[in-house]
Amino acid sequence: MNLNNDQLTLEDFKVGVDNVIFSIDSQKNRLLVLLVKRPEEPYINMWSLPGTLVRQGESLEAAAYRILSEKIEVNNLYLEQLYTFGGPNRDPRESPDSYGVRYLSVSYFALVRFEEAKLIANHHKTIWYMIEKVPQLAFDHNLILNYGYQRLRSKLEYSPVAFDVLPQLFTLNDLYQFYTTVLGENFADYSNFRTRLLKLGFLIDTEKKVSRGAGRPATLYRFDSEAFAPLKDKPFVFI
Amino acid sequence: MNLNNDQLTLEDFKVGVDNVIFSIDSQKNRLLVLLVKRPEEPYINMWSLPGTLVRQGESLEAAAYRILSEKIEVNNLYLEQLYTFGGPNRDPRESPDSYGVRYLSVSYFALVRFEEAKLIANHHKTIWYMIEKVPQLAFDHNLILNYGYQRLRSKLEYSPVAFDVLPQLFTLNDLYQFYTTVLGENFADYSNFRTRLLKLGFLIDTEKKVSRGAGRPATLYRFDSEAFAPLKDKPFVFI
DNA sequence: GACGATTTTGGTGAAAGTTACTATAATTGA
DNA sequence: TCAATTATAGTAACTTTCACCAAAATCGTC
Repeated sequence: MNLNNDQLTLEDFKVGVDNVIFSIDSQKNRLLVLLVKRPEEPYINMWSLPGTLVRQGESLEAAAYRILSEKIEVNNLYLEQLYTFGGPNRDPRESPDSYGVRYLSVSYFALVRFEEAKLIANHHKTIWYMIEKVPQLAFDHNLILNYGYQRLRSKLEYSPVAFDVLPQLFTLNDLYQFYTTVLGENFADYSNFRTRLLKLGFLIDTEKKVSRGAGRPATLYRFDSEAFAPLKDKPFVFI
Repeated sequence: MNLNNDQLTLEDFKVGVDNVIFSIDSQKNRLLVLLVKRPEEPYINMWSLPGTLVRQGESLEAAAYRILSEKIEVNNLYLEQLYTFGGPNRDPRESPDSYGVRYLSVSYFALVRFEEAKLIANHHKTIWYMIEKVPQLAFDHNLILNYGYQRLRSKLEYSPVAFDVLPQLFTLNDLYQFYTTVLGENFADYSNFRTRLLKLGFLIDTEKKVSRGAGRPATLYRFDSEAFAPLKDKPFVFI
C-alpha cells in the first residue's frame, strides 16, 4: 500500500468526555466534587473524574449529559464545556511506538443542586469529595479538576449560575453562604453584599418569610431571569 | 470477530485544529481575520479558517502553531484554545451510515502583530479579511469565527492581550485606537481612558516623544508585565 | 514669525458607587 | 420577660466614574 505523507503521520483518536461536577452542600458549607473509582485498567481502583468515550453519532454534550445521568439523578444543573486536553502520552493505553490510537479528553464543567442530587447506588464507587481532600487522581484528572475549580470561581463572579442550583426560593443568607463556601470567607461584607445584590434588581421579594432557629425571620427571594437579561454580557461582578 | 457493546458503538475520530487568527491594522483601523481558500474537497475553493489535522505525537497546541506558521511569519502573538466543536455531521467526509470516521475540531484563538506578520506567498490563497465582510465559510467555520470574535472582545476587556501585539513602544492613542477598532467607537471617552490606564500603574513613561503630523507630540509608553502581575486574576476591566 | 488647526495632556466638579460601621426589628430559648 | 441571635436598614467617609474644559506643544500656512 502506498501511503502519502499525510496518511503516514496522521493519527486516529478516541475521544472521551470527562466531567468536573461540583455541588454545594449548604448544610455543612462544603464544596464537593463527584469522583468515581475506576473499575478497570489503567489506574484500576484509583479515583477519577466521571468520564466516558463518545459513541457513534453522539454529540460531545450528549456524552457529557449521559455520563452525568449514569452517576446521579438530578434535575437542576448547569453544564458547559471546559477545555480539551489532547497532548500525546496522557493515557497509558496509547502504545508508545505505534501509529496506535490516541486518547483525547473533552472536559465539561457542571454545577448541580445538591439537595436533589441522588447518587445512583453502585457500592460506594461514586462519591462526593470535599474539594480540599481530593486525592491523587487517574490520568491528568487533577489538572482538569483544577481547571474546573478556577472556572467555577470566575463563573460565580460574573454570571448567575448560582441561581441554577439554589432552590427556587432562597434567603439572602443562603446566597451569601453559597458564595462564601466557594470563594472563601472574606470576599465581601454580608451587609454590603445584600445591598448590592438587591440593587441589581433581579431578586424578587416573595413576601414569604422563613425562620431558621433564633433571629428575625428572613424573607425569601426568587431569581427573575427576565430582570437579569439586560445585564447579560455586560462586564459586572457580584463581589 | 466478536465485538462487545462498547466496541460496536464507539467511534474513531480524526482531530483537526482550526485557528481564528485576528490582527489589527492600526493604519486603517481595521480588524482582520485570516482566511484560506480550500484547495480540495469538500468545500473546494471556499474560504475557511486555516486548519490542519493533528499528526502523530503532536500536541494540539503544537498543531495550532504549525498551521499558523505555515500561513504567516510572525514573532509576536497570543494564542489560546477556544472551543471544541464535535457534533456528528459537521464534516461531509463523515459517511452517513457507516461506523466511519468522525471529524472533530479543536479551535484556537490567536492575535498577531499586524505590522510584522508576513503572509507566506501562495497565489492569494491566504488573505486578511475585514471582519464585517467575511463571506460564507466552509464547514461550521462561521460559527467558530463568531465564537472567536466574542472571545477577542472579552479578552480585551479583562486581560492585557493588547500588549502582546502592540509595538514595544506605543502612545496612549495607539492603545485607544486598538481598543476602538475591536470594541467600537463609543466604548469610552478618550480622556477618561487615559487617566484610568495610567492610574493602573503598569504603563511606563519612557520619556520619549513621537510626533505624527499636527499636534503636540505624544509620549511613548511600554507595558510593564511585573507591575501588572498583582492585577492578574483580579476581576478588573479597562472600559 | 504670527496664527489657527490639531493633538496631547492634565485637570475639575457633580454624581454615583464602595466600604466599614451602627442601629433597629423580629424572632428563639431560657 | 430578657438575653442572644439573625435580618434588615441606614449613615458617613471615601473612592471612582463621567462629562466636560483648558492649557501645552506641535504643524502648516500666510
